[in-house]
Amino acid sequence: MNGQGAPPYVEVAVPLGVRRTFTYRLPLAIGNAAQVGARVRVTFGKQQVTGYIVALHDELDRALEVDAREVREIEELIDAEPLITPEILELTRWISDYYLAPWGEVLKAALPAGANARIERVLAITTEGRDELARLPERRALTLKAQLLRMLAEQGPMTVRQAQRTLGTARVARILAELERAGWISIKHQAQNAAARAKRRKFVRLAPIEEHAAPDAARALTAAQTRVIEALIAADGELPFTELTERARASASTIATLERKGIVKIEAREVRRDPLAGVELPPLPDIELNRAQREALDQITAALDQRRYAAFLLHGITGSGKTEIYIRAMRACLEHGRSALMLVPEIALTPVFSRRLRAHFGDRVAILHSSLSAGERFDEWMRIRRAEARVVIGTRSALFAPVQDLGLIVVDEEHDTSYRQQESPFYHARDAAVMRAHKERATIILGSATPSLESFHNAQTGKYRYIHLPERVGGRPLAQAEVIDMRAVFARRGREEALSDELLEALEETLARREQAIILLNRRGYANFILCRACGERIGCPQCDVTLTYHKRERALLCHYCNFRRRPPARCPMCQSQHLHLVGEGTEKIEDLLQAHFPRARTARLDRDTTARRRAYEQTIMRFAAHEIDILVGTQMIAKGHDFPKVTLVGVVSVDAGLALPDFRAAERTFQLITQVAGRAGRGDRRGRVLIQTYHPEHYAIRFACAQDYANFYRHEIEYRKAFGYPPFFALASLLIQDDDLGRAVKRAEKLRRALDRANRDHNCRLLGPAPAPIARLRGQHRIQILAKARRRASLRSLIDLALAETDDLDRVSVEIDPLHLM
DNA sequence: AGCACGCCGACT
DNA sequence: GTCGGCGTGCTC
Repeated sequence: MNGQGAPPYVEVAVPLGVRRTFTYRLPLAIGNAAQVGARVRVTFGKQQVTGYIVALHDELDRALEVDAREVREIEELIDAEPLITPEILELTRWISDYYLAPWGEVLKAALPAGANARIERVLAITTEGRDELARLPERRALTLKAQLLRMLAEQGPMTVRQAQRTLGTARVARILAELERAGWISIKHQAQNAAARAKRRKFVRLAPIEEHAAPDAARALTAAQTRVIEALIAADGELPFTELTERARASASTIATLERKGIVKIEAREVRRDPLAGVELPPLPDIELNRAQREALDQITAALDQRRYAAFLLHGITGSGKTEIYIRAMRACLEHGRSALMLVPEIALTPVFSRRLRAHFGDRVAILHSSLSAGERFDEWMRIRRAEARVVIGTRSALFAPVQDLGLIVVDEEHDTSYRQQESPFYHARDAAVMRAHKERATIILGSATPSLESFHNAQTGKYRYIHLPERVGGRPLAQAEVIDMRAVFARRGREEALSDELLEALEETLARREQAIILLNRRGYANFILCRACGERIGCPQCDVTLTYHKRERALLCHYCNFRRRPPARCPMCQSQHLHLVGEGTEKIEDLLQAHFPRARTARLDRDTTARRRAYEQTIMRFAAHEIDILVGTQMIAKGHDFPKVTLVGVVSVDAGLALPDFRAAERTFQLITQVAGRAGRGDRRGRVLIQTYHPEHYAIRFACAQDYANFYRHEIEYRKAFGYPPFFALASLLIQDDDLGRAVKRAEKLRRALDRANRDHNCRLLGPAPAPIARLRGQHRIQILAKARRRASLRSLIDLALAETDDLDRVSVEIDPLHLM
């Protein structure tokens, strides 16, 4: 221990593919300022990285297995106040352990993008450098080295990045080492918090009258200047700079002139970037809860009162009023003086809900999601960190919001797949949220109209408390679903058509009644692929094992995996034949077909192609809600959320493609999709119709989805999975090897497989499938999947741990353990 | 992730 | 004879 009593050693997690922490020594200059949860800059190997202090040590004890000589010093303490709270530190430690992810990477993912410090090299000229500069003859002053030295001498120290901006990237890189070796410049590493600054904004206000410079100032005003002053007076004397220029139709120089005259003052002030600024808040209806809702809420608030961990699965059909329960539970949580966190799959889909939260909780709401700018996100994050915001709504990564005194977590649409992070660090936000609630003695509500099988299973086994809301608010009837057997349609017509007579007739009726319809087809583009009738060639992606989808409006063939794009050929690339045939249909074609059938109806399309533009999704939804659109065609994104009272017809064009996917959850996904979209119909007074076109009317996922019969679907799905040995009776791990070289991919897979076999001797796990073989090529990467299952998750995890320790290939293998057996 | 160390093929 | 391929192992 040193004199101040500060532990001289710190344990640091680095955000790299290493699954251990490392011990560093605190230099005297930092002394006892270092705290757990602070970021540090350390030399790791040869590189400079941002690490995170995860523990302090008084001495190097033997358990650390480090030689004092090997311990390096911390280079820089980035935070005087730790950014990472003890709760988040503990949560990330658990995630790192549970999902076999490097702790440092999890910590990095837990901080808002703007707060992850970049390490920059800072250049400064030395005394020798100045001497050299003075010695340089004038005619040589234009060499690159001289330019850099002069710049540093005149402008002071700057980052390599800044120097490169002026002098060129490659050119600067070439001379740096040489200048340093000559001793003319110094290069120091420094952590830069660039993006994480508070936003400053310029405001203009009228100066008090006695400060006006000249008594005749008013006479000298130009027309533009007068407009500026009038605008300011109208706004009670103050406006943001940019808003003033707009309102007064004045330029910045006009305002500058007024400032010189002393008539206005310009000042920069810190402002909060508010993602909800300027939105209209909806009036708050005073909704009376029905009996089922009241009972559900009572159970939840009772758990909140106890301040102990409690988990609920809230299984409420669409329209049963789950949202109202969330809001009341949050309110109850706030009344206890605690904070609430709500996770949603995709915040763009909940603009209405975000506003409602704001209307309820005002400034105490913070919003976190990926399309916020780094600055906005950082501001919201800091408001949470400082406990100014006590209600947080956000997508997957909001799980890590540094919420103080967490009392309630709500995971809406808990079955949604976007809670699963698909890249390192791999984790499932819903399950990690359950763990967070557990650790922080909070109540958690998992809500869905179509619970995931694993959550329902957990509710059945008593791990979660089950609350069922089987009825719609106000006793409105559920839509009645009808299956249309497309084989019969084909037999009748003798040719293939995307839209059945039944669906066309139903559309006709709906339009005649001036009501609205939703048509779902979970495939974008115009045609599935292009087939050569002469030689059978299907035009595929050069990078992936899939066919290219034809997009008519863009006149392009697109790969939906890697976004590869090419122009549709006039002739077959293989045999030069002109007999190219468009096979299958996507949303684009359905839209065309509908326009042809119903030329007077107003149709619109909603899929990833039409919503690439920011806010396009919201605009279309608003137009549909205002009945400016009669028929809305779209992919699964139209199946979520939103009340459209005038929608009385939902058509599902083809659900069969989803059933054929090589995914053991294919039936579950199809069931969920149909159920979700069926919930869109008949929310008003009229009972809605749902027409489902399929070539497999006997499939249980379709049958039970039409009957809105979750319990029976669940039983069948369990049987099915049992037969294949899939969850929920087993924990399933998927190890994905990806490599751009096929031979290498196979080699690595074989090696990993051998390691698993060896490690498995006493683990009671079963490796599924034959010897490793490539399953697909996507984005140029050959993929090989190894599946392992076990009765207990823990044994599966330790097996993988052992195998990976043996191959040390973890950073190049993605591990996904089916998140079933939690805790 | 980077980077060094080390052991086998095609070249000045 | 050497340059360079990437397999393997390590980073406090």
